[in-house]
Amino acid sequence: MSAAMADTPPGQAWVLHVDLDQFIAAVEVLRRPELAGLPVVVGGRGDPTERGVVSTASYEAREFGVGSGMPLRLAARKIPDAVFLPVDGPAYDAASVEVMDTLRALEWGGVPVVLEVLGWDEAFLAAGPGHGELGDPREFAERIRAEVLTATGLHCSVGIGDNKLRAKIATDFGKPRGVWQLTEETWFEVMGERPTDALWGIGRKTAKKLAGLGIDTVRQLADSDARVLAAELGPTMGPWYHRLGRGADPSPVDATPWVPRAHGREETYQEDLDDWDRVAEEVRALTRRVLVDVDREGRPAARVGIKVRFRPFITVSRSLTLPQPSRDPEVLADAAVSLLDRVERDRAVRLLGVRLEMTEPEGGY
DNA sequence: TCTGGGGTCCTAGGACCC
DNA sequence: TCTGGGGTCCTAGGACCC
Repeated sequence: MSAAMADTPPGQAWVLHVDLDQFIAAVEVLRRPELAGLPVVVGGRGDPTERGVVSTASYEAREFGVGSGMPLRLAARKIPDAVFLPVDGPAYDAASVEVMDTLRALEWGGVPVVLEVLGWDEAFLAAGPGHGELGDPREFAERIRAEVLTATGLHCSVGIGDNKLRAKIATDFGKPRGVWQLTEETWFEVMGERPTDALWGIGRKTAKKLAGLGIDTVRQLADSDARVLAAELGPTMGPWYHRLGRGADPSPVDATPWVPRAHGREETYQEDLDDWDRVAEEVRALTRRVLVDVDREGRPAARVGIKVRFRPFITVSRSLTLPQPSRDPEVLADAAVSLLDRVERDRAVRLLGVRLEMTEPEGGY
């Protein structure tokens, strides 16, 4: 048995994926119970006349065709009397900590679970090493749903798989407030005829490229020639897409705390900027804001990048490696501003971004 | 309809070195 | 005069996810 051929993680018979239902909207309803049952749209600064997009819509709002990523102005046209709320990151951070602490405290088979946090509202979970009898994973999944609800007042869905990929995809079938199981035995029955972009990691662009190769469904992807995919889509991505088609994923659930590689700040301006002195000022301000996060990590920045978006969709990025890693606000701001010299200045700026990549931690990632 | 903001990882091509 | 082959680092940009 070679590692390259493994479809499942060694030593983890079951992988569970926990995903909070409409997390951001649910947190808002939790602290404003009077909003229960109403169409709630969270996004931007909560003003649907501004530039901004929907972060999360409640299920009541989704009934009207409003969803994540939609411009707030369009959402307001679809549901003029929806409740629009600003994004409140700290509130979601706090709720997320509660959820993850609840999950981390669970035992399965007599030992603590292994928990891999994926973001605010998602986590993978597996039985810890040395566990005893696990029983029916569906029963454990229902226990998870009950415990999270009791501890936090939030509903979640749980996907069960024989690896992370299948557990993650299973969750979508269980939503909302449900449990779904997807394994090697049922993979093609459930996923075989679905489009390739139903897979986690294949988006619109890759689906289109695959369609150009005559690959439209998950089953066709699984049956395709891995060498052709490697030639067309790259030596790493090609074979990886081929594995996705089979539902294979040997990566284990890993509780190692996340070490950020980089931090960035972006801002879309309500009015486009055409004064380049002002643009330089904004780049300095953004750099100072990113530096707060970098300082918290305790590692200096090794690279500096900027992103400039013009109207409507032209985005350019520029970056440089610093001669010496640095946390000096002046040094970093000067470096970021210097990158503006490499950008054509013949249009008004709609969005600016500054990104600081940190040095590798001791011992690597 | 008109497109946020936080991230990660991969690829291609050029520069440079031996 | 015309020119290998391997390696690393840097930069720009693409794609994807939540």
